[in-house]
Amino acid sequence: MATAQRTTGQRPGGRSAAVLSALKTAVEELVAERGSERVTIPMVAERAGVNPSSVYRRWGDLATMINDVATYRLDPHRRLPDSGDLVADLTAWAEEVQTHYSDPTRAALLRGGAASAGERESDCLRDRRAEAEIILGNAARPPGISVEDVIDGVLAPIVYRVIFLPWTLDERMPRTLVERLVQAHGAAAG
Amino acid sequence: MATAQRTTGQRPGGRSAAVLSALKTAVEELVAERGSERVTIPMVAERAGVNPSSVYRRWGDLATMINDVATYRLDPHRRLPDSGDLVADLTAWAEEVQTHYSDPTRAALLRGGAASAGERESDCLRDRRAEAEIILGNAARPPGISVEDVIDGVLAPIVYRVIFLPWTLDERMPRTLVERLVQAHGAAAG
DNA sequence: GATTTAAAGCAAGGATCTATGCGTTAAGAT
DNA sequence: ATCTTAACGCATAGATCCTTGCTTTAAATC
Repeated sequence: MATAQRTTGQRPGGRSAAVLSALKTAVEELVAERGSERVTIPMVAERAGVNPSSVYRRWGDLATMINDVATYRLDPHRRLPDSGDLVADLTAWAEEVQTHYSDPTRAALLRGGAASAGERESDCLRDRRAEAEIILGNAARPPGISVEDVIDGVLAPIVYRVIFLPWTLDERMPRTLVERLVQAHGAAAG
Repeated sequence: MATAQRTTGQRPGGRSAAVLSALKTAVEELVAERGSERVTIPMVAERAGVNPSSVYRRWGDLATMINDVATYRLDPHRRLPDSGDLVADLTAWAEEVQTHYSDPTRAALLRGGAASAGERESDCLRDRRAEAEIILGNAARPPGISVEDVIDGVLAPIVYRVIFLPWTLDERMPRTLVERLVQAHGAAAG
């Protein structure tokens, strides 16, 4: 019996959980309303009905907080599409991701995450990459498409538009992107 | 002779130009050093040797300032590749863009621009889109590739990596992306 | 060179924001 | 039920930050 992970005295239950939840909601709303650059910790605390000092102690600064909220928003433990058909699975996943970030609140959050990205420890999209990896792994015979290819060909265009051109998002895009990804590789590999 | 655009008394020369230049440099340095979220106007002003009130009057807030600096960094009047070969031109352009944003300073600036994007008036990459449009226009017989295709297939992956995964940038990527773009469309169009 | 006037500098105020010590609450353990 | 203490709330002090009226500098024009 290895010592449990529990460090003898966390306190994630009841009140703390409620505070955390209220803060996350407040961050999302305010970032969506004003943009990540015009939000302050006292603002978030007030909207959440929480004392600012709790925020300062938990996160230290707003960038850390926003990045934290942005990272764990799409439940990392949800079931991923796994029909056996790689194209169908990738398309379903891409549609799910695009739908998620089509919400202005989440788009704003992603922009906030982008602002503090650039270091290995703060990539709020790392879960998306892990998901792409799993879906590719589920494919019976991987057709020479790497995770990087999926990122470049599918995730990147969606994220680019979400951040810079959200009004150009089109629900048929995920399908088109996946088809092109497969086509480009099919043409190359024969 | 229609009345000149000049509104009788701008003052862009000499001192003002020097102040502007110093401020831009200061913004770039500080954003690269600390990230856009941890930079303040007084900081920028001090580094530039300029009075903070000048900054407040000119831009109002930091987000506007960063976005402004981020937008006009790659000279919009430079000569674009125009060899007659679309693939070569797109590749040269993509390499130029990637090289530009490979500089950590400019990457940080782009992240700052991303933070305040999402509205039509604040897309610091609009010049890149215009460039893609010109290059496509130069092609003798456009092979059914639209500007959106270039954005999705070439610019988006580069920008995605610059923002979130700068250490994965690879100098051969621009060429690969352009080749795949053409392949995907070639396969579809026959 | 003299005139006009954008734009920059200066300075002080009021308004946040950040940080911390201390008492209170309630989650987790016995 | 009781105990322990992590996490929260409160209050305050100190450090920015934003704004604005006034003065000074120097670019553009005559």
